[in-house]
Amino acid sequence: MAEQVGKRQERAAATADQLLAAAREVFEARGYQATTVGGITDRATTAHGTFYLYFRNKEDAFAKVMAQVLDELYEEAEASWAGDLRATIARAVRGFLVVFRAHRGLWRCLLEGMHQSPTLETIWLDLRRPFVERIERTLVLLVSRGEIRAVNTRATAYALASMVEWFAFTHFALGEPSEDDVAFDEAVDTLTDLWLHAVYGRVAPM
Amino acid sequence: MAEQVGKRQERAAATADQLLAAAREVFEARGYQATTVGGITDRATTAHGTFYLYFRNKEDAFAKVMAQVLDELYEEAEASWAGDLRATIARAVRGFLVVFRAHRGLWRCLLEGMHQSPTLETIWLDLRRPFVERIERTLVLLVSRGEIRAVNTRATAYALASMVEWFAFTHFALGEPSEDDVAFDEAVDTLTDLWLHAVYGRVAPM
Amino acid sequence: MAEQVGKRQERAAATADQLLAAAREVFEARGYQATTVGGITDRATTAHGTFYLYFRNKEDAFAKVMAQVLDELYEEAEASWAGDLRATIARAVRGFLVVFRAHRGLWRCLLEGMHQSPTLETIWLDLRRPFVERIERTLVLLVSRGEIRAVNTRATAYALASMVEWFAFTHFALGEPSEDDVAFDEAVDTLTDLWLHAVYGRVAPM
Amino acid sequence: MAEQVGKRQERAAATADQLLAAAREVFEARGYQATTVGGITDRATTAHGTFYLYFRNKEDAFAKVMAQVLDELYEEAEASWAGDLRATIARAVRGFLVVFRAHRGLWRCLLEGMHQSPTLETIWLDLRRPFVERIERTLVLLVSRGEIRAVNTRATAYALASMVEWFAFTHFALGEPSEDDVAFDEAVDTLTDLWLHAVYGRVAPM
DNA sequence: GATGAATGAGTCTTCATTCAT
DNA sequence: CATGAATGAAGACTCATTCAT
Repeated sequence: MAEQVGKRQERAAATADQLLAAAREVFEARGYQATTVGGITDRATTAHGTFYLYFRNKEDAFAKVMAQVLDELYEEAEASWAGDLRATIARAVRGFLVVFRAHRGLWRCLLEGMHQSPTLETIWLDLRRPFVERIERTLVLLVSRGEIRAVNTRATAYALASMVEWFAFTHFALGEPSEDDVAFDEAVDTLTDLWLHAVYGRVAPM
Repeated sequence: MAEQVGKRQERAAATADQLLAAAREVFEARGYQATTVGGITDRATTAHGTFYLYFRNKEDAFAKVMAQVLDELYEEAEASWAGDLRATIARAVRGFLVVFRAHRGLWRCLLEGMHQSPTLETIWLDLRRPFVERIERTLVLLVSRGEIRAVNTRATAYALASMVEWFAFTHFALGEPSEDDVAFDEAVDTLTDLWLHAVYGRVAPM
Repeated sequence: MAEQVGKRQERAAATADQLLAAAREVFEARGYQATTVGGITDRATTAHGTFYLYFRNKEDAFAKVMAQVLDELYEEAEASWAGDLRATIARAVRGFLVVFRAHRGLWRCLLEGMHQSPTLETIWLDLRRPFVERIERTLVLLVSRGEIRAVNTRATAYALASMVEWFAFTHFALGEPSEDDVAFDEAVDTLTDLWLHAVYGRVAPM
Repeated sequence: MAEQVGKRQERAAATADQLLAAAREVFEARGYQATTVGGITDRATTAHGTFYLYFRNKEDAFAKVMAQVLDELYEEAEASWAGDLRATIARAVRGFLVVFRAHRGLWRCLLEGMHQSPTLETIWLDLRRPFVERIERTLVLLVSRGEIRAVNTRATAYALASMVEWFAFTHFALGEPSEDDVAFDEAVDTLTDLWLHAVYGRVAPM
């Protein structure tokens, strides 16, 4: 009996994995709106109804897919902020671009889904907030130490995050500028450079 | 005869205006996907079929709504780039934010629609490209004159445009950061400041 | 004043002609169901509403188009039935095929419209009936003279008419058999031959 | 488990039957164009969407209805072609008329649908071609044996098929000639007689 | 736990017809 | 006479969700 339950749970877990993987693939390939429950269950080779044993609805499925990706992202973000200034920023920028590039379909999907569902909007905002807050904390520290000029740390943090994020989106998801025009390393360098100068640069009084 | 035609044309123009205005309002309020032709004609108090007298379909209606807004934006963008450097950038940034804030619903709608229709994606890309190209031309000039360090002008132009654009979107359309936290002038100042330093700043060798 | 009325009438007649010609072309090219009032007025370069000054509706327009064609057909059919037997039949068959081939689009249209509107069904039945009746009268005469065997003249007349008519339809409108496989003269010869033997042939008792 | 599946499959099969029967009835009664999906599901007392579980669209539903009828027809056509000549032809003619009379609504529907959808045109052409080809093969044989005069076998086969087919259509579907004027057996006899003489008849030289 | 048949709400689009000008 | 803007009815098709087995 206990064995049976064990087997059942195993089977259930396997089904869950299949569905989650299928959902990820379909969302990635087709986008949020174009993804249908039927499409996911077809790919997972389960019955249509089985979907609802593991997800409340499409939104929920996507949220669970994104949770997976987030783990990867947070890991990447753990990268030390120690060491040379430029190198630190470059590492962070590169990390983000690498993850974004790897999952461009899903990011695009998230951006798309955000418009369709308040829940996904919240998910997205909650996902990026830690990154922005980390930037802000760093800025506060730098200002307090007098290492950089006084800036509106909140607005600055959001602006810098926006720069990297939206550049990544248009570049990788929309091909503007094309990857032919701007190589990956150039993108990292430019964003790093802009970030560095934006924060640390000194402008001669005019 | 001419009078008669005049009256009819007047009425037709009025209907067209009603529909366009209604479309604008509904798109603004509900977003792209949630907007239905029925919703628009209800608001315009015309028959359902009348919609198709003036638009080919929903996509076409949205494109025509955006064309209106674009005119405003281009006008705004005509603002002179002459004069003090910081003031020039500030003027451009402020102009963009003013228009964006005034039409946040529509911008959001455009960003949403972009995912649903290749046509709208093209519209959006075509809309922003002139701005990015203008930035790039300016950068090329500045570099050639030796006024700023050598940068990848293409990537830089896209990155700076992204910064302003996406900050505006999250700020005005999603309320992150909230308008309470960051006042309009602070936003303008911060974006201007970052832009200025990112481009003109000198970083002490580390 | 009288002059004005005259001019008006002239103009009206011209419009009527334009519309009728346009209707004929559009029906011929697109078929009954696919023809729209808008399509006809577009081709006639008149206003949409003008159509209803000259026709009650689509059905009526088609009926008027067919009336034109009928005149041609009846003229053709006037061809003398005098002279050599085989030549007479051949002349009739050829006449029919010539007219059908020249207006295959309209015939097809008629056959199609017949299913959509009882009026057109009646038109079509009324159009063919005189031909069938003529055949029948001839058969009655031949039987009474003992020139042919006793046949059910009514059924025979309809059967022979059907043979020619439906052969023409599938051949010219549907391409079965193709015009490559069966040349025009072969079609005439075969139908004539079958008609001749069907009526005049003697079968050895079996 | 097998039992459960069995029950579900049974129910599904029942639904399929209901829908197919309903489709047949509605097509038969209203014709192709006038038949709506809603009309079919109403008659089958299923939800609108259920229709699309079993058919791709209206065209597909009609094709499936016709497939049923075809089976009957082919069975009928299996009737032996052996034995007395006249009897053989009579059997074939009678078989065709019996099936046609039984499904006059559907045949009419097919003829109508043929004009609306290339697929249905193909279905119809494919359906009749075997019959025509069979006739042609027979004719080729008879000619080669010298039992009948040399004829264009292709054209003759199509002409004879047309005669029976179109007579049946106008007679049973349009009532011209009416069934009062021409009794069923008379129709069979006349068509048989015409066929026989058309092929085997000898005409005295004139 | 898994299945998959059934549901039915929701939208776009076409077009014949009318009527004020 | 001619115009053409406006009407609104009608129908096909999709898909998220439920529930009996």
